[in-house]
Amino acid sequence: MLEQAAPGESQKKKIAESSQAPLPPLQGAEIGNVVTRFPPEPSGYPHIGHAKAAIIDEEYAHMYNGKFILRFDDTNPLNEKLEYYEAISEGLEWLGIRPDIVKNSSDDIQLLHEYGKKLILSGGAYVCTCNQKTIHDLRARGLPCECRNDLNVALDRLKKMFDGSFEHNAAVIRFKGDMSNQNTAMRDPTLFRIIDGEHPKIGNKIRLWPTYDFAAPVEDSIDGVTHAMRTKEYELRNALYFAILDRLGLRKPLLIEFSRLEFNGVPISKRKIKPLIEKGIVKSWSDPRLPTLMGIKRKGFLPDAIRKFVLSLGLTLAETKPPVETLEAFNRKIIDSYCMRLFFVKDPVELQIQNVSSKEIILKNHPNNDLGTRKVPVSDSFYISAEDAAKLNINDEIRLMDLYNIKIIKFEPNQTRKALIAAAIPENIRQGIPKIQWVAKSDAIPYKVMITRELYLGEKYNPNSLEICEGYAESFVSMLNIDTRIQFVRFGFCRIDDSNNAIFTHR
RNA sequence: GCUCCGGUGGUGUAGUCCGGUUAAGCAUUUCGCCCUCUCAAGGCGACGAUCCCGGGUUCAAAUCCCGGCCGGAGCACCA
Repeated sequence: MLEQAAPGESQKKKIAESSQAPLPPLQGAEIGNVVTRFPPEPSGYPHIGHAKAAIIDEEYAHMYNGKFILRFDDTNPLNEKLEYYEAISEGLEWLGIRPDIVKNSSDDIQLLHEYGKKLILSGGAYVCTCNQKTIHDLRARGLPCECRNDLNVALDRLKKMFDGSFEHNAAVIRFKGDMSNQNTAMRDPTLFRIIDGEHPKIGNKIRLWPTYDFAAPVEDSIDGVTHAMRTKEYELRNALYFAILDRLGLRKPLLIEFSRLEFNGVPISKRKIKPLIEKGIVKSWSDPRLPTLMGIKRKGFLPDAIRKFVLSLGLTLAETKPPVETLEAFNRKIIDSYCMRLFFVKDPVELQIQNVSSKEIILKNHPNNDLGTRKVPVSDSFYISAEDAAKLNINDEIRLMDLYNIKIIKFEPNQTRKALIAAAIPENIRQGIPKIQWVAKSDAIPYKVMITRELYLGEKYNPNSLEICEGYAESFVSMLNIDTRIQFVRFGFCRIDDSNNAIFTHR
């Protein structure tokens, strides 16, 4: 007894040490025997909410040396599309999540049918031909309908369910639950319905499709899932989940719920995003303002930051909207060490230096780490940002970073700051002097940085959710590959979107 | 309306099951200092929570019990 307990304890310690993941231990989990699953419906593009679920599922499987299954819950041919299967797979791959098994619920459609039949045959379910409204009303009132009572009727209709005699939506298979149960999920929920539609994987041969309520528990059970995690809006269906497995005599996984992940001002539902895309307000599903994986990626976030962030949220039932700043902090710490520091000036203002000649200087790409250097040709003409120029007065001394100090002599035209004339000061860098970034006129390329903010302010679309900053960047920037992450000094971290555009990630 | 689930500093969480040994740990945010040719990162520090409220049990409650308030979810032939 003691000897058996000991290795378990040491294994637990190992887990605690090896994993930075602060996830709590899983109830009843044994090393090597944990199976988790991520069951998205391929009916849309994956978003941060999917990421949370998938990361937790995978993390636990990994933590216990178990298996992680990606199962497309494609039981409604009206919703599923091939491109979504792929988008989800790609999204997970980007997140660095590699499933041990990939499957579709629709792969098991025959088996699901068998279990459905079995349930009716054993009196655990029946075929209901009432119309939707009647079903709804009776459920609301907690009353049974005629269909539920006669097994012979059910058997007769069962045949018709399969031989195609019923029209689309003409009949459903219902669980024989408890019509007066407090938990409305138990009031004879629909388990199968007839849908005429082309399924992307199955075609139109199959018309009888299980609902989530039926497919999820059966699939989890036969897939060997030990710990089934889902978001907390399913909590009331737990009883149903277990009741179905009970009646079918199938093994029961452990169910664990956690809260959904959402951000303030960032709509996550298709319902809210689609109209924005249709109206052209948001260009595509990869718009950096969206919480889609494509959008988040485009904005410049790293999968690793997302993982750390998700794990920092923990498994809680409390509904909260964590601030995006936390995600940004994780991201910033990761990318800081390898982002080149480059110059970009927003709203450029010309700067003429009087007493200097042209030369080529060498700039370091990172202050602390060796990321190489670059050569920049400079003459006596520069651009600095209007924001910096606005703060300057005659006789002020500032430093052009990595170059030299200057003293402002006059504004051109007089008293406006449209252009500045300054003199270089033969003095070395000193502490306390303001330092600003610059772009040499001879090396400047027109450049734009897209800044995104939350799409919604309260319930209203935020018209300022997208700002384009125009200015000049040093020409070096144009040689960077798309997807490169950089820091524009004193501006913020950005991701190169194309040769003369970047997207602001965060400061 | 009915049922279920939540409620810890500005924010996200740990601790709550097995009540005391931390009257509350971590992260983030904000501010200050150090470092620094960035408004980044790093280092140090500070501010900040009567643990939703009111009762009760107990020598002792964030932790147990009761009531209330607030928030969310479910009540689909969607998942």
